Amino acid sequence: MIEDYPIVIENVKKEFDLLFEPGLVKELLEVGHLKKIKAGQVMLELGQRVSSMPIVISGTVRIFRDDDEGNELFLYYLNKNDVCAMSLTCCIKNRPSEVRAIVETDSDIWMVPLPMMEEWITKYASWRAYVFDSYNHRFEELLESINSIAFMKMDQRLLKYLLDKQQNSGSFIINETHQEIAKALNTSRVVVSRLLKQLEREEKIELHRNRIEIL
DNA sequence: TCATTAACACGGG
DNA sequence: CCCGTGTTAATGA
Repeated sequence: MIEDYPIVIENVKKEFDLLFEPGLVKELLEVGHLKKIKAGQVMLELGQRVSSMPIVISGTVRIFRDDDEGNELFLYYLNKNDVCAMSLTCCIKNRPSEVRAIVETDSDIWMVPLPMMEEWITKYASWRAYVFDSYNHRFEELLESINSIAFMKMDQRLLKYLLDKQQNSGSFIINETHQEIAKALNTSRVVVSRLLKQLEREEKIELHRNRIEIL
């Protein structure tokens, strides 16, 4: 359907070969399918039920926690080979999602239908390890996120937010408005503008309209 | 002390 | 003009 589809599938296979045993790779490729998601699209909505678990092949996904009053809080990134831990939970328990997943850069996602999951847990050691590692990794990310909320001042949180973004995108240019950053950190724009200005004075960043450059 | 809210001016696209 | 940005003043935790 898409011209570069076979090439992408070939890449998917290569990645999976590094992670999983051959039998599982075969099954993964057979039952799953590729989903291309554009930057800015929602991959998983709050309250949504999931029938497939998404494995990130390429691109970056951001996970947010929301409350019912329109507040949100950025939690962590998903990158290549990561799977959304929330989706795993949702699949196994058949419960609605507690988080929102937004695709940050154009991404290839491998969608795996849920009935296979539990079967693979007993069938394939590599799958078991992958799922456990994923939970483990997410747990650590969450602890780090809690750390930053509970113990760090807003100026440190902001700087960490910018550096995390730089690390995950590989780019020193951040295209985000102060308002968007404020929302992700669950604070006000005034504070973000003031602290960014401070960082600029410290020559850690350069400010432009709709753009922040990390030095 | 530091965050939030409201308000306002500036200026680039 | 619209919107993002920078700042201030008042209020609150």
